[in-house]
Amino acid sequence: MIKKTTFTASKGMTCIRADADPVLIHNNRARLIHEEENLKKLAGIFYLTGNEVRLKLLYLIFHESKLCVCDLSDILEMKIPAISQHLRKLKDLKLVKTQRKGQTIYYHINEEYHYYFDTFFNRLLRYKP
Amino acid sequence: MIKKTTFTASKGMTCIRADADPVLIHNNRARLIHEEENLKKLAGIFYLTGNEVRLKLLYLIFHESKLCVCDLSDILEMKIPAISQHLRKLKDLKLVKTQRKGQTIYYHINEEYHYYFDTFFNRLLRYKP
DNA sequence: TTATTTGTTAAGCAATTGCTTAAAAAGTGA
DNA sequence: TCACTTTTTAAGCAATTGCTTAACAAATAA
Repeated sequence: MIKKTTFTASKGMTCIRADADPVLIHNNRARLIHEEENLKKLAGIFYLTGNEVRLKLLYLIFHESKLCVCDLSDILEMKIPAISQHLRKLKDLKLVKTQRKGQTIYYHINEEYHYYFDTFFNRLLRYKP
Repeated sequence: MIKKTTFTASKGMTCIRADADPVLIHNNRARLIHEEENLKKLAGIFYLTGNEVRLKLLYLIFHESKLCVCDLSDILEMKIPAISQHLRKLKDLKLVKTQRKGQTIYYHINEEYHYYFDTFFNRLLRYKP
């Protein structure tokens, strides 16, 4: 039985049910701690791809190999700064990389993340249960 | 060449570069329109999993088959209402389902989405490039 | 130089998020 | 009935988001 007094450090524990399984609680806490960094990283990727505009940007860049800000702005019919700010977030997390050619800056998928986007766009996008 | 006057409907087109490929723009717009619904759905899932607390909730529920709000609150050391409100969002998008047993409400993964979470937690979570 | 084009950055903002506390709902059991 | 437990919901809020416009930076070319 888990009582309030058992874990005083956590303020939120108000449940005092008799059938709570302390081993289950403990094991799952350990599981979370063990995967903490991996979960953080995955959540970070999902956070970025959880925005429809950014997911479309990645989808387009993934399929065209490389696209410039202007192209993306034209395709999505959104203003350049809006696109640029989304791309910066993707670049901050290293999901994409850039290559300048004259005035034009081309964005492409960071090869390290190709596996993720292949999973997203080829394995999940059209999946029907 | 794409000029401002070519697509007056979109205010954001300020690029007038000579080497723009109108076919590329057109094809990718078509591609987006074709996958619009799938992309929206995927972005919706990613939006929810892009929050660290919600991703952990799903991770825990996925591995334990079913957990009640109290368990999750204990494991994550967060207050019940915070957990409950996250779970509601997951339930709104049907990523999870509930089953009441007395006072206790157990959450489990919606079988329709098992493929997604298997992909997330078994294929992507520990992936290193 | 000067003008032009592409892209980034900054500032401002309405809208949204995720927590908090308190109240309410729903079930259990004396 | 009443008290108690679990969960949901509501209201309030500080913080964050994603757009806008304007300014700035960098490369190109006259």
